[in-house]
Amino acid sequence: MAERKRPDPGRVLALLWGTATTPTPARGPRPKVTLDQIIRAGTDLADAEGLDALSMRRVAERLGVGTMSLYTYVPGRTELLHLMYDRAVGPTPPPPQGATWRQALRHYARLGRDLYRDHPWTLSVATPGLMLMSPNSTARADAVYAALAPLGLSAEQQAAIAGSVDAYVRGACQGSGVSLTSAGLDGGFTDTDDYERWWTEATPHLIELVTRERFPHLYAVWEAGAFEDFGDASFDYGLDRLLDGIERHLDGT
Amino acid sequence: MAERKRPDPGRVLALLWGTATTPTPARGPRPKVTLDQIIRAGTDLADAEGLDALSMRRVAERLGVGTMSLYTYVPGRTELLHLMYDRAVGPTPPPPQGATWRQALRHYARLGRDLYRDHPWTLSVATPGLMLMSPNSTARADAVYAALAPLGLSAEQQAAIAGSVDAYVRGACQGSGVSLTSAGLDGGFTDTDDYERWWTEATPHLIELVTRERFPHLYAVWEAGAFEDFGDASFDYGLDRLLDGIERHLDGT
DNA sequence: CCCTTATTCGGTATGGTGTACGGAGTTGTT
DNA sequence: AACAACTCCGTACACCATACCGAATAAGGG
Repeated sequence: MAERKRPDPGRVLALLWGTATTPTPARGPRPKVTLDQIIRAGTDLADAEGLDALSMRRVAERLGVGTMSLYTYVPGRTELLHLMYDRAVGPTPPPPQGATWRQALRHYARLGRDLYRDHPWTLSVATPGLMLMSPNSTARADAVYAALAPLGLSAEQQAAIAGSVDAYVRGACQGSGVSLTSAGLDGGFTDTDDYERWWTEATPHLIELVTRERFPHLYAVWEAGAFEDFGDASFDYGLDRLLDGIERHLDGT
Repeated sequence: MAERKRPDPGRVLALLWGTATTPTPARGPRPKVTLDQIIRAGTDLADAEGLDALSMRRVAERLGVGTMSLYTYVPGRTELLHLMYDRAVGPTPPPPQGATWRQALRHYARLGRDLYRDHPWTLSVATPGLMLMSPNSTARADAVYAALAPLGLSAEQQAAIAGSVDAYVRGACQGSGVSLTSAGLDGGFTDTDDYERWWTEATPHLIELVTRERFPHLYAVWEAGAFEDFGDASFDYGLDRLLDGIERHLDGT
């Protein structure tokens, strides 16, 4: 976080939307890397070690390039994150032919969960506005609203429904064990090993603090091991209840 | 992100759970600040400028103390964040007398939203495990399960219900405009002004990219201004649908 | 063939970060 | 008065993003 850098929306948008496809063979020396390689290297790093580990130095090092050379291809770290995000979202496979709106929403919810599971750092990168900046994200949003269009709802209602499902998916992936460590949550851990070690050391202390006497209801659920994994079953449970509620509400109106 | 620091779970847990209440009048010079002041200063800073702005230097500066003095009271930045989080959660007011499980869950959901709205940085601090570390958070979780206890559900079902609602609340607050900037989302913006300026500059470009022809369904919803604010109404909509779905599911079983 | 010009590469410097270390100074106890 | 415990904090180190600018490179035009 150095000085201020006047950001240039046009530049990153051109990169994202491919308007910058340099057909010109250029004139200078041969580029040692491609934008694609940089994005991929960054993604690999973030996948493996989390967002904190993604520094320009390390990306450059991984590519065998000087740090500053990256700035030839990418305006800065932030913009690299945006590009990585768009690539991580990728193209959106359509729902099965003839799917109901509910099946379609479920389909897209699972795509979202796949994204957050495979690339936990996306949870920390995806600001509200990024949806409109990233072409792949925009396309996915359009697909969601396409699935809702036949219902003939108001724009507000469509936004409320899509927003609710999206909110659930994000929250479920972030709060759950989808990624204990590298979810970009600033727990302060850099390493999965660190995390494990911390907990094995902390557990004896916690056992004395979180007692059955003080927190009887929580303790009962904990004891039963119900916190072990917020897995697929839990994800589906909440999603289906939310969709149930939406369906019921639409029928009743 | 310096070298590795071997974390000491006992230390921060003692701070969090108040086991460290130094009854000893101590022997050295008078402390210039208290742990409480540090936590409060950090919270003020994070509230005003986001997590990125919360550096040990700036906290110390705000208190008129040398940077390293903070380490007398707090093991490190991470632990300070944990303490700030616990304080931000605070005590949990009980739901109204005689509230149904549904009313109680709604009550706790709104408490969560209040937390994330008033202190957006908590969204980035709250790791799954932190719930058990923070006494206030633990107490709140216990209250939630207390509300579910009369239903006689299995531990797994209770966890699925509580987890779903929590997931929705978190996702809704993070994805929404609850905090455009300082939600700790690493959008790369440090300032609300930056954010505004960026969008005013980016909008003309976006208008050319996100067209009605390419994204007809999304465009229709956007055009109607349905993205302007994911406000209270939207939050309540999704929450109520989720609770509807849970209620229906419990009745049907 | 050389020179111009566009372009990439990357070293250096600046100002930021967390925090390890150790010395200076202050206080209650002996 | 001496000691021990304690707080304060200056200095130092490793790391970070990135502004700036010169060096190296290659194509195009003469």
